[in-house]
Amino acid sequence: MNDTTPNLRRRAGRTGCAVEATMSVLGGIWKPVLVFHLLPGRVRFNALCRLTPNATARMITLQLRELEADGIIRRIVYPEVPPKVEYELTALGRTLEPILLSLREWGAAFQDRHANTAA
Amino acid sequence: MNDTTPNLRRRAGRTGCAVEATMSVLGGIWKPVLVFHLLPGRVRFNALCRLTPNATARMITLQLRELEADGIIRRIVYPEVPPKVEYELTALGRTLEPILLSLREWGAAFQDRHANTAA
DNA sequence: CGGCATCCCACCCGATACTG
DNA sequence: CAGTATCGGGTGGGATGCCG
Repeated sequence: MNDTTPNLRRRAGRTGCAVEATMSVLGGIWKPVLVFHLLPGRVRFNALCRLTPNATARMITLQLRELEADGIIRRIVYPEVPPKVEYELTALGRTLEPILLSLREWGAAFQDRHANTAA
Repeated sequence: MNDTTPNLRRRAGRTGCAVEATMSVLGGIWKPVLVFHLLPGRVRFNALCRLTPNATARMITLQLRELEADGIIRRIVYPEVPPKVEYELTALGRTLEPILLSLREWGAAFQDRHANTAA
């Protein structure tokens, strides 16, 4: 098996830090990005790949599986040819929205800052 | 050198996703936790270790160095014997506060949910 | 199209020992 | 106390190829 957040997953809660609990779900650089891209609605697998060019399809698959296992997203398979698979946020997943918006907002400001400061 | 977020760091911004930019700074499971524990004020190295028992001292050192390089935290060395080092958030680091609070809030709810549902 | 299996290398990270 | 240096195992994750 190939787990992105190996043995940390369920131990996080016990340390008393709720932040770790969140990170045990959103841990890994791609999960927040994937969830973020799912905020507007259902997205096809390939579209997610295009939206996340720095990650390989393999990684995206793995991360999506973990998010699914944690009840953050739902996987919708259309029994057609050619195959079509969409992903969408669950109700639980949608509760992450404020976090993702914060992340995007801060990231945008950080990018600006670096655009002005460094190269 | 030992970098936790190797070649992803500065590339993140260009992909057009601000969330990745944030993750290039907060990436790694321990960084959010460390920043979170620095919210109240200056904290000594050993105290951070105690607050983050799942991470080794080595990892904490490494992560702190990266956060320092990104301008999130400041390292304060007291020229005494025995040595004393404290860490505190920079102004930029303090702008992460809403994110951390969101993470904590969600994590707390998630822990509750799992306390009721599973196990 | 979507995704899994395999191979395989790089690198992460824990443990230990040492320094100022 | 607060690190750094080094070693070594384990594993994350990229590339490739095949299947439904």
